[in-house]
Amino acid sequence: MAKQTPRYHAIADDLRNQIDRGALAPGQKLPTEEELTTHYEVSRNTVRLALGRLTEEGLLVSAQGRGSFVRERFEPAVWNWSVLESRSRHEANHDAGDQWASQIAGNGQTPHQEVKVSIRRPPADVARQLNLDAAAALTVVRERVRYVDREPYALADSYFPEALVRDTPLMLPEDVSAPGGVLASAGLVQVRFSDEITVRMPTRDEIERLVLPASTPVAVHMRTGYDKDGQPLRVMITTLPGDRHVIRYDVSAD
Amino acid sequence: MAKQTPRYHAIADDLRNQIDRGALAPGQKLPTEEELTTHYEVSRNTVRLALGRLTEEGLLVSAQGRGSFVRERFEPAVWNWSVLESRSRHEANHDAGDQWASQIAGNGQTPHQEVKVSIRRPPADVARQLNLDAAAALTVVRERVRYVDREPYALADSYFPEALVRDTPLMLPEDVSAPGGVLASAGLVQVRFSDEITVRMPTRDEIERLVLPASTPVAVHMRTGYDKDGQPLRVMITTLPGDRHVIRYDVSAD
DNA sequence: CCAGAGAGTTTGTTGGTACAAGTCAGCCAA
DNA sequence: TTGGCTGACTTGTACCAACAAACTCTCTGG
Repeated sequence: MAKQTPRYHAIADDLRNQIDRGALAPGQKLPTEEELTTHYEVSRNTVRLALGRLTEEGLLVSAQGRGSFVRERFEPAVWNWSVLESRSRHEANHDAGDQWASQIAGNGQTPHQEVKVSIRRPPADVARQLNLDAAAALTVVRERVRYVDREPYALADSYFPEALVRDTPLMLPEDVSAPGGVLASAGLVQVRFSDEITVRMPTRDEIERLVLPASTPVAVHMRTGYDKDGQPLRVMITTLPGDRHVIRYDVSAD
Repeated sequence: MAKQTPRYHAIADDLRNQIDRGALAPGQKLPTEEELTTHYEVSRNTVRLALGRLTEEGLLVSAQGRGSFVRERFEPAVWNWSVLESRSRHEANHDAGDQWASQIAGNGQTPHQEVKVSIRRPPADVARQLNLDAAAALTVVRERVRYVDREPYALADSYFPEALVRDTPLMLPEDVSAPGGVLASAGLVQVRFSDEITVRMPTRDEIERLVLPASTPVAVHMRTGYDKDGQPLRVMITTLPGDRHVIRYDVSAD
């Protein structure tokens, strides 16, 4: 009656306990697979299954030729999403312009982003949010990769209806930094947001662009902005690696 | 110069393409490992590595004795977190009481939750939010497992400072359903929330309680409620499986 | 007609081996 | 001293074999 749990589950549990207890500290090197085989008296195959399980749980990282290590977690950045861009103008109007960049800079870190602008048909979910015909309508897309201190931090893709932003600074490929945000530079005023946050595993593409460790989930934050008439102005889709982000909202009865 | 990519990567890529193209539809059974072995002319081990990779990405599920299947994604439930409990009283004052239960019921589904109430020392992060001394202070803890149509849906644990809710209905282990929410039943009024959302892989315990498929990340939603004097009243930690939830916020300039 | 045994199928677990491919320290030669 | 190289070490990939466990289906016996 004692044999239901596979050996590699038991080994994974044992190692997980050591990690939780702190007997194996973050950053510390684990015994080699060879040593674990003799310690637990199982085959290397079984050891690798146990290690794989812990890697899936995000507790380990391994490097060919060097060993396996207890994963180090870094302090996640907290970003308050309940602040309207139009409001933040007051604090951030001096130089940086971009709300994100100025908040990072104010934190003593160096922000940096690569921007790519293109015009193309929007994906189906974006088209729906913007009340556009996915098959016919065009959107101006600003794709950004955001870095903090040279480390990739998030992907932020914005979609604007092409008709709204034609011939505005928005279409310049530069890192637009107008006071009050890119939308204000196009003469558009957002008065309301609708945010939807989903959680999923990253695609292979996202893993590479964000240099994600194994089994790091991402939050996908989709913000749709509306003007005072309720017309959608833009959709911004931000992909946030789970190991380096906290999404914050403040809600109050006014 | 052609041999960098391991075989099992190539096999995984091929199968992933078939899934993306729709050649392998959701719910459809894959060829057996034996068949894949002969098709790709590799060992069963290598096939299993490829399948494991896709399982990690959340594209497959496998069942012993039956086969491997393209994972079916179910329609996630959208929950609007920007609504204050005190406000929602107007819509939900008739019978159900609990804001969550009434919203589910209004959606034509049957809500159900198991409640467990206990008194104990809070975890460190909760103590910090409540301005309590983690070593000394006590909290009343309401742990709930929420079900929709018999399917586990979320974990929701609430922590109240023991001094605030002593001798109130809150401490009853029943599924408290007072109009305006449990806090109102204790004479407490929340006027402000602070929410923090993090994303991570589930623990083994959460996997079992929520019956999570492999490689399903969770969103952890921590809501701290304050009264009009800025004193923290409670912390609610909700664990939301990524495959069945969309977190929504509406933000507007008042 | 139905329950249950049993055979067959399929994935899960565990053992083994061999070589490839990174990493690193130390040695040797210029 | 420095540069490069070798060799030891460690994880990654790939193969093979065998049995366990869970499921499906058929067929048989009551």
